[in-house]
Amino acid sequence: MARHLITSAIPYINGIKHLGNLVGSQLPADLYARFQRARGNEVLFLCATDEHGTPAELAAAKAGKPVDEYCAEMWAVQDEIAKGFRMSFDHFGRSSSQQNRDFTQHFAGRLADEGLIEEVTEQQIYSNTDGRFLPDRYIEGTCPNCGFESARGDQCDNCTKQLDPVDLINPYSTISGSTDLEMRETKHLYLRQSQMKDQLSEWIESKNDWPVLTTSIAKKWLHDGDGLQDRGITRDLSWGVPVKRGTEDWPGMAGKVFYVWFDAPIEYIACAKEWADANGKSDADWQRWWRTDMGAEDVRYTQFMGKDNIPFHTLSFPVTILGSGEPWKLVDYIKGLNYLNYDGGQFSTSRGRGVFMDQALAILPSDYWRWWLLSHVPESSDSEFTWENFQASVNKDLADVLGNFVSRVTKFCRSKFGEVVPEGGKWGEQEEALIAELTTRVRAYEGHMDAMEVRKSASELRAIWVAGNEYLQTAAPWVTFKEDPEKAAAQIRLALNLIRLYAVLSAPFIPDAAEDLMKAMHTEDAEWPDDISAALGSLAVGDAFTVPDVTFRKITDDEREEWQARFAGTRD
RNA sequence: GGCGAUGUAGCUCAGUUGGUUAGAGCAGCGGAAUCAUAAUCCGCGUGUCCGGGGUUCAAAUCCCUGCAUCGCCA
Repeated sequence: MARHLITSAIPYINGIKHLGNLVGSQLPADLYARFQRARGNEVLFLCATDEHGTPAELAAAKAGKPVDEYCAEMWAVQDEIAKGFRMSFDHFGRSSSQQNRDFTQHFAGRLADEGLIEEVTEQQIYSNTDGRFLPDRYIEGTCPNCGFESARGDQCDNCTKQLDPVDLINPYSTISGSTDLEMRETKHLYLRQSQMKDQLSEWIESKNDWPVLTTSIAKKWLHDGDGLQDRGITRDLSWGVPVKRGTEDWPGMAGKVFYVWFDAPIEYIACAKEWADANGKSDADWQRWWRTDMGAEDVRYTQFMGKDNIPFHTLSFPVTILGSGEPWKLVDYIKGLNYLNYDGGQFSTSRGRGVFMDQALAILPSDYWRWWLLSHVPESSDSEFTWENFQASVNKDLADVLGNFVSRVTKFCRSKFGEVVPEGGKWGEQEEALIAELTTRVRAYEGHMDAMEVRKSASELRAIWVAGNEYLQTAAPWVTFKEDPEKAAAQIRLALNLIRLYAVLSAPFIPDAAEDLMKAMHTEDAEWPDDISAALGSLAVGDAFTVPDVTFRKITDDEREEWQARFAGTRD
């Protein structure tokens, strides 16, 4: 039995995510986790919220709440939505957990011991009114180059010239609008990533089977310009993991916290401990997933993430892991995903453009979204959501091909034989041909799922559904019933078993519908069909079933038009 | 501005290390069937593979260049 550690990039705590965020990480990770479990493999699937940093502080202030309280509430909201989309996390953690604090401080201490941390004293802009240092993007002023009045601290959006915040004329804080700014000296820790450039490069070069997207982004950061840069890992903030060297205070760093990108990936490890702690398990239970000296040497670790997160996962986090000099599990495969666009543009939170996770669940069940999103996942390039395409796919694939198959089989059986698996007759050439085709297709499906070729998996699964309709069409039990009822009985017995088979195979994509079908067939046999012929004998003569309600309904043109208008975005 | 992609049938996309008449699903057209959610099944594609050069016996696939779209960065 293989062991799979699977993590999805952790969403930022601030606000509800849109469908692009969902399909870019959590959803394909969930598909993979469900598939591996269904094959009988051992899986630990983790996700969490990324809670630290300035945006969370500002959002909390805006909501008039203490930041920890705000985060706790938003975590609950995100947890609820993830459940709504049937994310099968073994644990949905929080980067603000005590466990993550401990690990983050531990890693910083180890990295310092290994000579990979440098203390740097630098000048930064401090806002007296806001009582905080301002990140570049929170400073605006007049561009010294072109005179544009809303140039950002890092770049002028008008003339595109790169700027340094100190060069801005009449700079002000975008948080408060205050112009009471001054330069202050402050000390920060830098992670000396450049020291490990060669080691990282060799590691990335060895990953021939990773998506090109993943390796090309990593290589760009490794070799672009002066090569991999050292990065600051601390900030002058209050909301974050306090800077410590292991369990000791860090001289000169009192009152500072680690920068989010440093502590967020460490949450993957901390989350495993949170999982163990929350479920009455021992340290050994999580360590066997993460420590190669404590049982994790046979674990296959797969990470899922959108392309914006690739640099941190291919470079920065590996520096933390490798640089610690301790036997932590390093990622084996990084499934990097592109972006999903919305109807010819980007999803936009500020403009209310596109469908957000809570809105999606309010208008249709999660399976409809899961199917469309997964079968159109942006694997090789950015992909596009349009309502026409969504309506067509849902109606054709789910309602017509799969849903109608279930409907025609169960209703025909009920009218001719009753709601019970009929007896008599036996399989002939048509049935053997179907089994041969299904065997080939199911093996291909498994291959694609193992390789995380999500679109190809969806396409193969659909072909498996279609095979059932093709069989019915040629077998034509409505004709054979008139001449040879026993033959029709054998045909329908097979078709009823196909429904159970489809439920098992489809569960990673559409878990709710799969469960409904299993219940309708009065079975709990969810064993993966290693032998198709045997699997089609699961429901035996005399077993009762219930004709299910409509498995998937169709989306009407009126609904499509209404949603199209509702989510187009109005504000600008 | 720098960098990275992407550009294949009306639409959404496949096309592995360059190699037989460039593929799938949807839409469209024609037919079969009538068990079923007006569902299903079968048949039908002469597409400047973005343009222009080049390498090669052979390029959608490699190189150069132009254009377009998108994204990222400081």
